[in-house]
Amino acid sequence: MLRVGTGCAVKVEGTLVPSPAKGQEVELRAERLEVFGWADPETYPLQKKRHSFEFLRTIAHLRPRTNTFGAVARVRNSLSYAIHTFFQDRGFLYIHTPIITGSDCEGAGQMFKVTTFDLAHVPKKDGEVDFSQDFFGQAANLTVSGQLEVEAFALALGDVYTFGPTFRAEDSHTSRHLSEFWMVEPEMAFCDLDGNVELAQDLLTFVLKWVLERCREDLEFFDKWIRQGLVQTLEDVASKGFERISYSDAIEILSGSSKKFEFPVQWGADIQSEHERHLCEEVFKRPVVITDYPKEIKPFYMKLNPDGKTVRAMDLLVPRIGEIIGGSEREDRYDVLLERMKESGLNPDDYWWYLELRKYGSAPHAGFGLGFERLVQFVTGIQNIRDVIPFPRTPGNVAF
RNA sequence: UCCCCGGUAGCUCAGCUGGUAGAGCGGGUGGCUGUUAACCACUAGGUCGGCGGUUCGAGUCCGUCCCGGGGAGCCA
Repeated sequence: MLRVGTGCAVKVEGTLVPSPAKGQEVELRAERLEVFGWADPETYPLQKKRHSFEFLRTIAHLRPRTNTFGAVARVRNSLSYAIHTFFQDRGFLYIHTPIITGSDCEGAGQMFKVTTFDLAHVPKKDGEVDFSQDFFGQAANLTVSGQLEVEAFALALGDVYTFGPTFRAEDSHTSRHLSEFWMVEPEMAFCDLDGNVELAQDLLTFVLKWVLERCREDLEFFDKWIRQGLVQTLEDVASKGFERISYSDAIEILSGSSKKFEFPVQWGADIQSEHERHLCEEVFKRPVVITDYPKEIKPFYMKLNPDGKTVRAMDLLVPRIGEIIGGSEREDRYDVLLERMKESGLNPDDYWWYLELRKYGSAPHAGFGLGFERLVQFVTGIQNIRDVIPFPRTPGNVAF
């Protein structure tokens, strides 16, 4: 009758008394026990032992009951609170940018289509899909970034940020990519690249100190079971600051390195994952900010430097994860932006409103995007990004 | 999409050069116990990812597909 096992929901009343047992200070001397919900031990999948993360992903509705996922949820919550606190304390306005967007080529990867068409009978005109008959009267997608929209508010209100879900339909299978993830995107008017880099460092430092103080127990749990030395690493990053170098300097350092790379290092080519890790984990042994990349490997909206070859871009790399922040000072000159769009093969008509932000009362401004799940990964030491979001969406996986 | 590794009991895995499967944990039963992811005994669980092929015979070899993991690209 009283086979209360793992997974049961119970109500216990009794007296809290000092415990003679090891590893606990108090225990409850039960006087009354009520079972709200039984859990058949023969079929209940969670056991009082360690399960693999792969297995737990197949029972995503039950995994928050494990101590690891409970700790992740608490740290994730705390980081979210810390981010809002950081911006609110500095007078940034939280802007809710749209989830559904009409621009279909923001240059940040493949997009998910949004439609109410009966997929078995899609209206066509001259062989092409006729989106004028669709719900919005034009093609629509899930957003890949709130940046373009949040720029409009920065140029009206000063310092703003958005923090919401974003979507990428890339067929990527790695431990640091999701099809649906959350992104923090501040945007500041009258700010240049230096101010942008400074904000990124301040933000990261602030949230690390915040969780080190408020989630101490959970972080120590991760340090013990997930990644040894985690707390020390976080404390170092929060106190010792970051390294900042230009893309050109990075190429020079990498060229002079004795290490053999799979991909060649040369000015103009993108810095590969292996190069990023080398700089972060071996050369500097701390987070690195790389700035001023060649314009060819960066999006059209980044401000062109006077040299005409590089743009005012910044990437913030952290050990183990790689790129956690990507941002730039934006191109605020109408003519230059128009030219860069054409160079990139984009149709300026699709961005008419974005161009108008430069046509009327343009101002220098800058911002960046912080991948929230990558931050949670970095803070918790959890290996796979699928384990730091409640219900991960990846190619071939939308169960739950 | 490309490269590498894997898919054997509910979970975590073992199974040498081909001869129709094992352990620990979990479950059940009994015992023991101020227990802590306890201990002892007994016991029930498997179309060895799917399909096709080679062979007298395949978990083991070959082909193919599906799924998972690691890495790359893309990025956050």
